[in-house]
Amino acid sequence: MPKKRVLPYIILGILKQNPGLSGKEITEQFTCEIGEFWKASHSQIYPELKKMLADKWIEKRSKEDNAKEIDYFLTLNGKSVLKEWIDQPLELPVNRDPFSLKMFFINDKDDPRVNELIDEEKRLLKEQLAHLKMREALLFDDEKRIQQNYGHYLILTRAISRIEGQIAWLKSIK
Amino acid sequence: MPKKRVLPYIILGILKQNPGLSGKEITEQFTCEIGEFWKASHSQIYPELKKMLADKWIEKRSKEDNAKEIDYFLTLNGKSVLKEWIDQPLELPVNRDPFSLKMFFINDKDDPRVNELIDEEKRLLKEQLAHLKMREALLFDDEKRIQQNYGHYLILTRAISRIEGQIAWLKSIK
DNA sequence: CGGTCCATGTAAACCGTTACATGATTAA
DNA sequence: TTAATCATGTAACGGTTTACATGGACCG
Repeated sequence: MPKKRVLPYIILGILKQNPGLSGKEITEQFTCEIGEFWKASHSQIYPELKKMLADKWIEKRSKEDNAKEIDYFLTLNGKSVLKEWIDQPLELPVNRDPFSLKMFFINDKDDPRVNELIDEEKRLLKEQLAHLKMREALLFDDEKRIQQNYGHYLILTRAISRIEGQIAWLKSIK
Repeated sequence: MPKKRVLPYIILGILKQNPGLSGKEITEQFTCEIGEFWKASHSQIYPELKKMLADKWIEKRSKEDNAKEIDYFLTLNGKSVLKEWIDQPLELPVNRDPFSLKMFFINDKDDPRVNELIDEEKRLLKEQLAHLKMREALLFDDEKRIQQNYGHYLILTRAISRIEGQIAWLKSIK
């Protein structure tokens, strides 16, 4: 049994919310919108798009004979494939967390590296928190936008809540 | 530049805390102790052990001519390699979270899948929370054990706090 | 023209999972 | 003794990252 594929479903989701994006624009989505939850580089995305074209999950419409810009759209088939994926049972991910790993291997409570790791992790989390709060202020400044992109709003507030919780925990142990 | 390797350092850490483990026993550590933070199957671990032997990070001492059980120990070199890795700058991991991904693609606040996803995620988190609390009760029932495995204690309480926070958030949005 | 940028594309190396294989020990 | 089990090992496949390549567009 092959490992579960996720990337094509993410691309389907991106294209459903933003019909007509190019490969480049899809790549940018991974750095900004869903970068907290998945990373993918263009060298993964372009071959994946070709495969999805071959499978008739998406179609392309090169507008104005411009050879460079290629715009992709979901097919009806692609829409149902996306629906099916969302309805598949959830699984909890493994949290590959370098902070926890390194801390795990320090036995002595008074090891100076304990506080070093805590400070470094706190700094990183605060950076990420600032970024997420900026996104929240930018994207969801009124109730209407929340209603129209409810899932996006939820996971953004969830990520913020998660990081705030982690920072609070880090503060609580010092 | 190759991608950062993590597995050998985890194995070093495991062997530092449990000198003389076999490949099988190292594999078991990944299912129970650090399974929240990293997964690795035996088919990854055995070749990695051979590579670490060749690099003189670990050494083996087959006791009693028993061909089956192979016990591994850190070399002095391996100890310093582990120290170096812990001192490397931290990086925040990408949280590959299926729940967030799927939720991201649901736009309508009243889509029934919103609550389905929330309920399913809540169930999974409660399962994991129960497991972690069991581990906590089992491993850290007195202050002395906490002092002697402080890092392990920290990351266990951190994971518990994280999951409790996520569950609380899930409850808060319904 | 000539050079640079840019969207797209390709190649190579490594990681991780799944499935299968081996050889010794144990159990019926 | 045969069968099952177990620790170890190997093979194949796909995913991900890094680096490099192409070919048109834009600008001097």
